[in-house]
Amino acid sequence: MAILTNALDKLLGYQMRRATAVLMADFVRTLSDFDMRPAEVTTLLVIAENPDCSQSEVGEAIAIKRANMVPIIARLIERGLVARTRVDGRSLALRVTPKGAQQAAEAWKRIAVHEARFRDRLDPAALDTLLGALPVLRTAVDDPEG
Amino acid sequence: MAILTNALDKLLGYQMRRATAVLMADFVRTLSDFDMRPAEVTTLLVIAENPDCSQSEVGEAIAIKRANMVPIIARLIERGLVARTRVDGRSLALRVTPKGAQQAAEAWKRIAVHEARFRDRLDPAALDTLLGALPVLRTAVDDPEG
DNA sequence: TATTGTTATACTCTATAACTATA
DNA sequence: TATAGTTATAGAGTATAACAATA
Repeated sequence: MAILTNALDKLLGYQMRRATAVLMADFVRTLSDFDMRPAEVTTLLVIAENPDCSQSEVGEAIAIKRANMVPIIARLIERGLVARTRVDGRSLALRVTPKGAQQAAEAWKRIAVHEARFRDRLDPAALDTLLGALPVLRTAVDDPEG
Repeated sequence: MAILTNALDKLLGYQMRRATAVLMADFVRTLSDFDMRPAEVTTLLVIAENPDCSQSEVGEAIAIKRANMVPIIARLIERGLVARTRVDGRSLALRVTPKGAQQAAEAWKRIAVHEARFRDRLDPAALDTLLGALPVLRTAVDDPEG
């Protein structure tokens, strides 16, 4: 099969998309025997870090809309990883259970291995530049997420 | 609403994902009155650049699986942007139509504006580092997409 | 009036397995 | 046997609109 030229390779947006796809595929592989989806892991870790936060606050922190948080939280509760208590008539305080804390610790271990796989490919200066530049890119658009 | 801490912010993978989401949302906005989805634009541009390429070759070039190329190509043909001629019993040669070439030119214009919005946020050295590092990240995993 | 959580729904992209017809 | 294209289907993430209950 012939190899085609692809002028898109010069584009920042395209390269970001392609690289992120590889990163995400590896992350999913990292979680393959863990029975958690990426969005669930992210949610669990933020709740672990912020006891008694609300569902909306978590969504805000990780850029997932309220409506889409509902099934994620539902699954975490169903699996006994998160518990919630009512704060007032409309707010719920979220906390990880002991089992959830254990799951979060295991998630961090796996994330460390996954991360190293990619960080090790870059020299330290390039990695620093990258980690500095990525948050800047997010500010390029007004109200980037919602 | 309280602002939560988020240790994930330190992670390369997480930052890539967040930044790419903003990039992609802006790209979709860029295409909002253009009636083309990102995957369709990508496909059209690669075909324009590689006349008489096959469907599999395009998929290989842009990391979209054969099965998922089918509806993309179908829609491009349906809209009169791409034509195909049979090469042999199992291969099809793809070409953009004049209308497709015009659409591709317009897509490039829009991409340039979208790209500039993000490139302008970075100093030239950081941008170079980024564009150098992203393809390297893709090589961190064996057979990253296939 | 604004906010929190919820339901329902649709869209985009991705993944796999299995089939056909050809080479 | 391997390849090109196809079909069918499922999963994950995201988006919007609208609603109830509450602040």
